[in-house]
Amino acid sequence: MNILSYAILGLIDKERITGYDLTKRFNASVADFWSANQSQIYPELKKLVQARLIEYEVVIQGEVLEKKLYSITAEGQEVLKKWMLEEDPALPQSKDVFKLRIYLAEQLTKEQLLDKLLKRQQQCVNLLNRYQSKFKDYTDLPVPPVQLGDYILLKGAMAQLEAQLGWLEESINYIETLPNGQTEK
Amino acid sequence: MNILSYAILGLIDKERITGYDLTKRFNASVADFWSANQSQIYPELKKLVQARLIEYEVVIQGEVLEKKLYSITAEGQEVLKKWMLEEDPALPQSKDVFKLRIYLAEQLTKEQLLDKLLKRQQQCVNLLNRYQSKFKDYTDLPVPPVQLGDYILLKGAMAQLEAQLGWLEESINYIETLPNGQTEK
DNA sequence: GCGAGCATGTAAACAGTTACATGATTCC
DNA sequence: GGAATCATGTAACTGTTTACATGCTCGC
Repeated sequence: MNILSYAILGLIDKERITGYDLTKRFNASVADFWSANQSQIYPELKKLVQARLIEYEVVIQGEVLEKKLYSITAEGQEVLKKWMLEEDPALPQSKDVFKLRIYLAEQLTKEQLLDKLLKRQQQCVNLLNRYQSKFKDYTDLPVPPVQLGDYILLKGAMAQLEAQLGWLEESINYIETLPNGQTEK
Repeated sequence: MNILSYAILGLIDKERITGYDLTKRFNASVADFWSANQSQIYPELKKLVQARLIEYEVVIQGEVLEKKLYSITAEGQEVLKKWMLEEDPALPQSKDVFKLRIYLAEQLTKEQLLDKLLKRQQQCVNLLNRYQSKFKDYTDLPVPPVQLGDYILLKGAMAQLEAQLGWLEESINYIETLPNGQTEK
């Protein structure tokens, strides 16, 4: 059982769902901390059915299109609850090409470096806007249990982006004070 | 050419280095935004030599131990500079088991959830302390070009951790106000 | 009727992790 | 002499991405 299979188990426990919607879910709400492609999800669902941790009901969409609505089994719920109580691993390290390039800043001129930072700033602003508009949907507090995690994590993602924006602002200011040629080797 | 090979190229350009030290470097200074195992680095070095982007000199350590000191070639420098100017990809998504479990918060009792958050808080404090002591080494500003990226990224990593700590604090307070049973499904 | 999106899957290639394997050096 | 660390590499496995492959449905 890899982590992905527990993620799938947890999402199916939230609601009965098809493989297709599960994939979309991974690339929407869960995207900030987990992701998976279709080509990973379908084989994983198959394995979980074989392990009797989930089961499915075939539902007819329209005239003939068969879709599989998955739900968690009692055994699946047990396995999930047990996994939830395991110790969390160390803080994850993300791989970030932008940061890698900043680390190699001496390869760039002052202008090229500033350009990179400004573009990242724009990316952060765009994502923060999306998160903020999603946040507006949480009007009635306290949020119900099934949405609690989503709500807390959304706040976390926004806090992270705001911090990154503050850092970018500060770094841009710092680099602008450097004389030309003081970034290159 | 995968990203790892550019990372290696950039690090070798900073200083002549052995595969062994390169590995350590990946798991120390670069760890916040890139990582690699020995078993990935050695084959990659071989490929880069074959592509004539790096070359090595055999140095004798002690009596007989041969170590390879790698340095970048002119062609390697060109390839690296070109890559540095490519467009950065979208904001990266890290995979974070802790956050995944928080998303599935309805599986946990209030106490279990708070316990998770408190443990993460401790992890953040520990890492922040390490970063802060590393930060103290930068006494004479402005930093020289080869250290500029390192310096800026260190500040970024600290800002991210501080933001995460703020979020954890806030989340713990929020959850504590919820009545028992208001986290579980 | 057509195009976007719904729906399920497989194959091949690539990236990354864990484990194995060997031997020298340095410091105590 | 022994232990930690320096130093280089390979093998097997797992995880992830990209591309392929097929067909239906819904709204215009």
